[in-house]
Amino acid sequence: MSSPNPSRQSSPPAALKVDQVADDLRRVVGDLVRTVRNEAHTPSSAQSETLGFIDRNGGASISELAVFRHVKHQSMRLVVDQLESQALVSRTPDPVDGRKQRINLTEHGKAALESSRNQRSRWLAHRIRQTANAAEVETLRNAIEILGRVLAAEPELSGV
Amino acid sequence: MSSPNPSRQSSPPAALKVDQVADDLRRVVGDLVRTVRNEAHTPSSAQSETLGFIDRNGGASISELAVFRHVKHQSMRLVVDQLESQALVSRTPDPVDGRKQRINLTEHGKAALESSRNQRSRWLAHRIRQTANAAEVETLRNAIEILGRVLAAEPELSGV
DNA sequence: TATTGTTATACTCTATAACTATA
DNA sequence: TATAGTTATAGAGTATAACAATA
Repeated sequence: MSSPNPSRQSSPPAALKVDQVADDLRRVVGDLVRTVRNEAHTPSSAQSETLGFIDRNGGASISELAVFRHVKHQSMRLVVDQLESQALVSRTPDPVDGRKQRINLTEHGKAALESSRNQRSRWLAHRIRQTANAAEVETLRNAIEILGRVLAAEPELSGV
Repeated sequence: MSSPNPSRQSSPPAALKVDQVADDLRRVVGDLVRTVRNEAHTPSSAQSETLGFIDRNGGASISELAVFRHVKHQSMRLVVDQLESQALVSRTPDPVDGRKQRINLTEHGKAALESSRNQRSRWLAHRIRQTANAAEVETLRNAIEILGRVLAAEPELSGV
């Protein structure tokens, strides 16, 4: 693992340690994302991420989905168009607000999303089994819980 | 990395636990990537990732960079063209092989890369300080080491 | 007037295909 | 023939700008 910018850590004031952890975390997470994407062979496209959003926020409108993913509603519309053309999502007119259309997963869309999720998780689980023992798995579990809290500090809806 | 390499599951219930950890890990990492990208305001584009590759593999050719990032050499060429037009990288003819051109970071490119890295890490460090205590930071540190080994099982060059 | 959604246009990143130059 | 690099073209994903319909 190359570290072109090794930060010194002689004495352990917690401040420097956190900087180092943040830097290492960013790097290892980047490695993980790219490795899983490449090896599990499921490119994390806008479409699959959007499927995840719709799964969690059923009945959301295009504008709402755009806010969730931090893209413009014009961009989100094109993605939803493509998902709809693949019969992965459906548009339903809002009975109350004539401007809105509610987006939902079709059965086909639910199956596709679950399949994509399982494929990536299975690959990662296999890798973890190969190289980590029970205690290390437990450490990962704790770290996941901590990271969840760190990220939850500001409310952000999660995707796939 | 540093630790020895103990492995192999012994207790049967651990199997299910690993599946759960893999699934949770994939999800929390997805959250982390999107949150850092959105909040730290530094979109992880092909250009910045490629800058990271070139930094670690100075003097690599376009074809080699393409292999590292798992893209076609035609695509990599366009990215390198853009980096060159911004004076972030330089092309130098290979003295031995007349077909090759060696790509290197310019001083400007090194500065830009470092700035981008620091911006994301600083944001993440701030977040960790807000929500995690010293023991939890230590857990994150251990998890990073474990993840590094899990990912190193198959040699993949790392990006930004 | 403000919001929702659409259409038009452009830029980035990626791919495939066909080409040139060098080994 | 095989490899390194370039050029041409296309699709996905994003943005901005201008527009119509509804609230």
